[in-house]
Amino acid sequence: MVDRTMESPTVTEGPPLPRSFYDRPTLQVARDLLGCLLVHEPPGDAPTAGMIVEVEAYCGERDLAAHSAGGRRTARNEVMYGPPGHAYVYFTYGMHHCVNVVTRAAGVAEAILLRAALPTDGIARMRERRGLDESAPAHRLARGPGNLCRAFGIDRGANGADLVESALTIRRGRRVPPALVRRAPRIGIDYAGAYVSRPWRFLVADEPAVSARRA
DNA sequence: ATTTAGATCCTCT
DNA sequence: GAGGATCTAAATG
Repeated sequence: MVDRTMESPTVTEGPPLPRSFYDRPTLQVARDLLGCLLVHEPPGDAPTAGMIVEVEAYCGERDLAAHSAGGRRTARNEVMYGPPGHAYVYFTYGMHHCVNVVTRAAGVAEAILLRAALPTDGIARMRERRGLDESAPAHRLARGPGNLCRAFGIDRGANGADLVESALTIRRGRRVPPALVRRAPRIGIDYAGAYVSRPWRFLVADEPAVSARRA
């Protein structure tokens, strides 16, 4: 019997998702990421893990909200153009890191932003990184893309990391039934014209770890 | 409940 | 030089 009350790591919940998982239509991958387990095991640091509960799909060069919009290929978004199953990490607003999962074959610049997770392991370490005390509930620690990165200790050092085989992986977690999946427009992309209202944000209904604007 | 301002720096024009 | 796939606290209705 596993004792979860002491935050014992459950990082061994199955192997990382195979690369083929990421080499599928991006909206399908986005939906399927809900319920999966994000695991970070930095060398010499405590492992952390949590269940993904909110994501946003960014669908390639046609998507005016994506960093790859219009085919702008730069040093920053280079990883988006690479093979599937890698992490695209960028820094924004002078403060926050955001982590994405790259989908589709090399040359196709699509990715999924991880917006929120419900921490399951390493919760004490996440509180430390967030600068919060014991009173902070787990569901607040990785709510919002910037907070998620901070709680998990993800920064640009993880840019390009192979999610199939590195310190940063995604594993099979809990199956989220279709009735609990909500779709909504993406956050903070007012500049994206016709793409502003695309329902490419996926989240788990009634999940307190989901960021501010619920569906 | 909703709005506002401020922190703060990398990236691209 | 401008603006951004953000977050929080504080002010306001």
